Amino acid sequence: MSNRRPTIADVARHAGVSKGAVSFALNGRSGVSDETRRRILDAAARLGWSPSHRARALSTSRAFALGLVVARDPELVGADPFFPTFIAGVEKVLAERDQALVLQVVTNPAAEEAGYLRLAREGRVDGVFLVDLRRADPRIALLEEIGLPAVTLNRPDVPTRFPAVILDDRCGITAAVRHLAGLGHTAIAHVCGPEPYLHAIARREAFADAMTEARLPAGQVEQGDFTAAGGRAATHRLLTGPDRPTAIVYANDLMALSAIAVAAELGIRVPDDLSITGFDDTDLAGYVHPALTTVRADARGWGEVAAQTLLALIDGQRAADTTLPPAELILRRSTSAP
Amino acid sequence: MSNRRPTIADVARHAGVSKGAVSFALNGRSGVSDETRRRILDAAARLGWSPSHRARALSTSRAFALGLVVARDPELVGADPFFPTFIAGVEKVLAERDQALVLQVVTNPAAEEAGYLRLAREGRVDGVFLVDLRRADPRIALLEEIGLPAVTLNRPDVPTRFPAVILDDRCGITAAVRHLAGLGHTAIAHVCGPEPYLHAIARREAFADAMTEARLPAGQVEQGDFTAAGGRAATHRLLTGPDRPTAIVYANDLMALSAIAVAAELGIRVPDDLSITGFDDTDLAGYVHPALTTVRADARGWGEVAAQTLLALIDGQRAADTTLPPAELILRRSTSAP
DNA sequence: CCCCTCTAGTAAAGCGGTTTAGTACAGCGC
DNA sequence: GCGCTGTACTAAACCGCTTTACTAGAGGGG
Repeated sequence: MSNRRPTIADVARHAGVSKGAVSFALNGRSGVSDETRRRILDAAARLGWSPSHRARALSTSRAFALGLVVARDPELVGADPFFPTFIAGVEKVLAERDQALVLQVVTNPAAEEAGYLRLAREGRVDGVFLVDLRRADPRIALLEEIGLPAVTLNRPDVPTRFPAVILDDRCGITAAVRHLAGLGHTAIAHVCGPEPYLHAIARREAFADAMTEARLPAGQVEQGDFTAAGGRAATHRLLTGPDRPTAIVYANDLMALSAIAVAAELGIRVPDDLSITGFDDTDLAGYVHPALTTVRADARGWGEVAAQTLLALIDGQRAADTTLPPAELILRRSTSAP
Repeated sequence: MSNRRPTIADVARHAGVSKGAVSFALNGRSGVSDETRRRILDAAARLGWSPSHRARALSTSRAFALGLVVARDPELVGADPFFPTFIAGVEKVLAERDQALVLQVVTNPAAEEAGYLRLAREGRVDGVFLVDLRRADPRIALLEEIGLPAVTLNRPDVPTRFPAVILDDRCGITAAVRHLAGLGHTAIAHVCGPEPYLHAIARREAFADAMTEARLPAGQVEQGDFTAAGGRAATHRLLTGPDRPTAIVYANDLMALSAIAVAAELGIRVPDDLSITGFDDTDLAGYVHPALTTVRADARGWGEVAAQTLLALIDGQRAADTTLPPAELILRRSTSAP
């Protein structure tokens, strides 16, 4: 009388059928009568059997898992609200399909490709999420070469057969600029994210385009890095430079939040002397003084759709690009007329 | 000429040995001569072979993966800096041992136990991290019953055989109270975390003990929930109540940060009229105005040691409790003499 | 020279599923 | 009665490793 887990053979014996029949019954395939199927499922339930994921994985050459590798600087890894929320959305889909998420967090960018290679080589996952796309992202070619299915968050700048799940960032920035221009601002600056990231570039371009559209002179653009320290430095340059803007559009909340402090130290009042907008709508954004006008994107929904798309792709369906509702501007108190 | 992945049989054929010999050579076991071992490893390298994780998992009944299930309210899931950082530490250890991390994020607390059960039933992981311990945490019994190895972050309040990785929170709070008392504060309040969490309780007790130790009257304690909204509400109650404290010790940064805004709205200056301390040392903490005095714990190191401990436990070593350097107070500008 | 032990290696049996090839039988048309 | 088709099911191969049981041969002791 051992208490090892029951196997398919135990179920077969109890139901008086072969292992194959149990497998068929379990997977809802034809070749077993309704009566027999019921008997088999009964026996399985009675024994508390559920198929061994490991055995299944070996015999079907599938991992039943999806991968996500996140590359982040150590100081930024905890500050970014996107990932946990995105992952929560992914999980919602995976849980009900008995799939798992294997996560890799690398703080060293060099380790990123190694991460994907490891996931692929070990056959840990059936597909991966490609986030934080960069200019001419080498991961696209890498994944196509090793034949690992992927979905991208937004469209890469290189041709690819991977489906994209698109959530338009740009129009959040556009809305912010329009909002500021509508308030009467003309000297509007932008603190962008680091160069290689496509979302940083997209936001910067959206800023430039919106300025043009509003018939305003091209605003100053300062380089940030999505960290509070970087946001502080960029803001300081803008506020102490020759042409002090009356409004600044930030590429994320963390930088915008740190700007409020810089302004306070310089005796510049927000929003009276300086309007500020963020991006992300972090939990804190609505609870600082003044509450931050910011752009909100549905990270959770993004995760859900990305997971569905990736699973469909792995199932062999020709997955098409999906477009989600665009990011929207949340008006709060950090913006006002100049 | 197929281009399927090479298997152990291919390597064996090329090296002119049996599959068993390859397995022995790979795993560094005795029974192969140095000469043969070299020949085998050569052949493996030439073929670009690495053992199939799936096959290994099935034949050894191991998953070569560790699990983490994070239960968080939707609004808090992105705001907590602890997890990503902790996970980065875990990964550092796992990567070099070819182990994976499977993550589950559940926003519904009821789904938490189901999460562990699923990981266990499907044999997805060999062990799990037990974080956010609660009073009389039911997960301990659950995991002991299903026989899934675990390590706990700090010690639970119920007896258990699972090793704990201990990082003393309390002394960070103690240091904060001492610091404030040393500055001359006597009316010090605490905004604690939600009831069931052991770390919230520990911080609250540390606060109470430190107040006693400083020979101060027991300070007011307001219930928070670790969110900005909760912090705001608690702070508002304290600052508009009958005995307005001159200093408030918060159980996390997010609540402390939102307090700065509440104070500003009420015309209370920080730190002149009100001193504030946080907990976590989030990226933003040093970049708000005034910069936040807070408590820093090494989440990354915690992750590393927790992973090492869990792997040792799974390997059958009797893993002992480990104690890490305690949390330390980081002095900034949000505290001053009353 | 014989027996014993030790080393280096092989063959084959798992691990627990899926899947393919094959079989037994019923039903049907003629 | 015979061949044909379709259904329900079984036996066995297979996925790619690990591990056990066994063997051949070398070396050593007496």
